[in-house]
Amino acid sequence: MTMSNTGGRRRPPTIHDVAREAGVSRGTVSRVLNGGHYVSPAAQEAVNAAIRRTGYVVNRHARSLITGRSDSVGFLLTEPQERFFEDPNFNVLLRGCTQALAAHDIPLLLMLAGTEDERRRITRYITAGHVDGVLLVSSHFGDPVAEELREAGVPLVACGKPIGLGSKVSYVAADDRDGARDMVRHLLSLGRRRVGVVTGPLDTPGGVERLAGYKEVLAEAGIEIDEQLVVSGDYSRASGEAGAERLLAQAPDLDAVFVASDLMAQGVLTALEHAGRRVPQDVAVGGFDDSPAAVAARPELTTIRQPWDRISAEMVRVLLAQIGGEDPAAVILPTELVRREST
Amino acid sequence: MTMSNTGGRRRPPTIHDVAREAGVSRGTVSRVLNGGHYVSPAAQEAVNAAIRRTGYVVNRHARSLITGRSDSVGFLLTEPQERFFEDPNFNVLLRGCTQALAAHDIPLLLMLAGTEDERRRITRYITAGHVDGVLLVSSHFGDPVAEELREAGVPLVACGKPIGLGSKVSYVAADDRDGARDMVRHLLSLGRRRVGVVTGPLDTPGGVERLAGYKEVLAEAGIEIDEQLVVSGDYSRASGEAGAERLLAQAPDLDAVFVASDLMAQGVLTALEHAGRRVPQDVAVGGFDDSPAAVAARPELTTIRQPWDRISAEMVRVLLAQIGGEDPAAVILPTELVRREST
DNA sequence: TTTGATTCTGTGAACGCTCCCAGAGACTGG
DNA sequence: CCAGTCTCTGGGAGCGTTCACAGAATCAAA
Repeated sequence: MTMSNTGGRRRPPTIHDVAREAGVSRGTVSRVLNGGHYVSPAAQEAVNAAIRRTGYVVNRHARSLITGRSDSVGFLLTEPQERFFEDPNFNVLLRGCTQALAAHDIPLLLMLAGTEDERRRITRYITAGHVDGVLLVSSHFGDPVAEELREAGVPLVACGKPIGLGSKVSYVAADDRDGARDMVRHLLSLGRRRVGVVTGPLDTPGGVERLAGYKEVLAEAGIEIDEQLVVSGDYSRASGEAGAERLLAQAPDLDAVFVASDLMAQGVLTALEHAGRRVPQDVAVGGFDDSPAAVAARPELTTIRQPWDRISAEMVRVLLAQIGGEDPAAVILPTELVRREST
Repeated sequence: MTMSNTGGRRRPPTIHDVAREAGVSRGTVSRVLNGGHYVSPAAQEAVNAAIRRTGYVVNRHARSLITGRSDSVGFLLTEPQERFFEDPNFNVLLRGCTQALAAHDIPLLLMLAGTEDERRRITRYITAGHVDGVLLVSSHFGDPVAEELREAGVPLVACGKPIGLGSKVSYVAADDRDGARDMVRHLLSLGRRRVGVVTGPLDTPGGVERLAGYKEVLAEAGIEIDEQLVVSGDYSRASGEAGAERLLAQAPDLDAVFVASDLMAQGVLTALEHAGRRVPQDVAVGGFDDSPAAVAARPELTTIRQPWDRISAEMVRVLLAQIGGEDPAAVILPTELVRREST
């Protein structure tokens, strides 16, 4: 049982208290706190004991004031807010990043920049140096916040390849194109030939790359691309439903759909159900993400798993490296086909 | 276009720079920054202009060092992690709190205390004063973190009535009991008489209160409580499915189920489908939460809407008040029945 | 022993801000 | 016209750290 704040809120112990308790100077305590170089074993031990006895915790504000670092990072979301809490992937990512940072004792600041006002406020906050770096979740073309941060020289790691920015910005992404290829190959292997696609927004890498994978595989299989079989959504459930309705109208003979997100795939299932098509007998449906939505769907979705746990871990690793002075880096991680009931 | 950090990362302007630029003293600038009391209009204007010209942003570390406040609050999750990203309610809550805090220019630190190690680390962090207060999302009985924080005198607002803690802790909650009453009355109004219930964990207020509402209404309607019609889940989808299977086995004649969460209700729908029962014709199903899961379900769920936007706003309001020195407070907010396809 | 490096320790300066106090000036009321 | 009160301003002190530097101790090599 360590001594603690019994009763009225007392002033917490400072580095002075520890130094006095250990019979050494502030400097020595500080050295112990920061790696223990140039400290004798005896002093080391005395200081550690004193820290335990006093219940000392470093005051990060004082430290930050002089080091200029804040020892915290921001998790910045510049998407419109609805997307955030509708898309299960964000949660997994957020959780993964929080945990990976916690291992380094670095708190995560959640930042939502939905409106123009918020954008300005947050940009100010970040460029003022209140976080050491930013994990960016936004892949839309020409994001003004991302651009500003990059210009200000703030360490930055994006989730997914940021289209608009120069090549000088780090990112971690799943191999979208390869995942799409796997899925379309899978659909073809089931004997389907009229394979439709509901893409993501074409100003996002996920939108572009997954469509590219789709086209590549069809081309390789000697199937001509029918533009009637290609529609775009915005990753939302509703847009998936609308997209499928358009597909059914333009190409009633379709026998499979590759959907660029599980959430949109849910919408596709709804539309198919309304149209009286059975899944997978009449139309096979393939999703993307392997989010909780995939298991929630009826029938459960065959989908492409994005390795979110690894993505978040890599984002944190790359960001910390960059904060430590390393150069930006891009990391591409492999995906995996998960077969369920919808194909 | 304000002046900014063009080119190499320059030292950001300090309050001294602003003072010099405005031709006043640090003290005056500081007063302007903190509400502008006892400052002449002329000085006020000069300082504001200087701030704009220099692009000055207050250094929060320096401020915190002297005020002892950190001007940040923690959003603490002590549930096992899976629940976090499976339950859509958390997202809405997290988003609402972040935005409500942003309006006060207060950053939110996301904290996950899943393991024992994390719990200890986070408790230290918080009690060391690195956040001014904590928004707590955990309603399980006897949460050790919550108890420690309460003892340490950290301002605290829980989401949902915390069962284990004394009455001295603030909380904001939807009126669980009343919501449950509405739903069960609704089911009875449809002519159903064999109404089952899948409760939440009985060490959570949501579990206890919603069951209580169910029992009250049945009693008022003169219907005897049949314990065969009562099973418990843990708010997860899987537990809903298992619960419904048990209900079907114990009381095959049931014609309605009140489920204490939408996610569990999804599981119930799955089980009913497997058992060949039609919803709502054979069995009416009522959920709770009005989460995205309610609209995702097939058929779409009739449910009880929890006013999450108001809950998060109230949590922030009460927490800030408490940080400002006010006494703890409890806030109960009304719910609303949302009728969809499942009843 | 002397020299020079190497390891270890203590101490004054910052870091950028708010708090406090003293004092100047502008009013009021007697 | 002076005392009393209010508004407004400037500047010293200090918050709890790290950093730079100087000095002490230790040891090996000359």
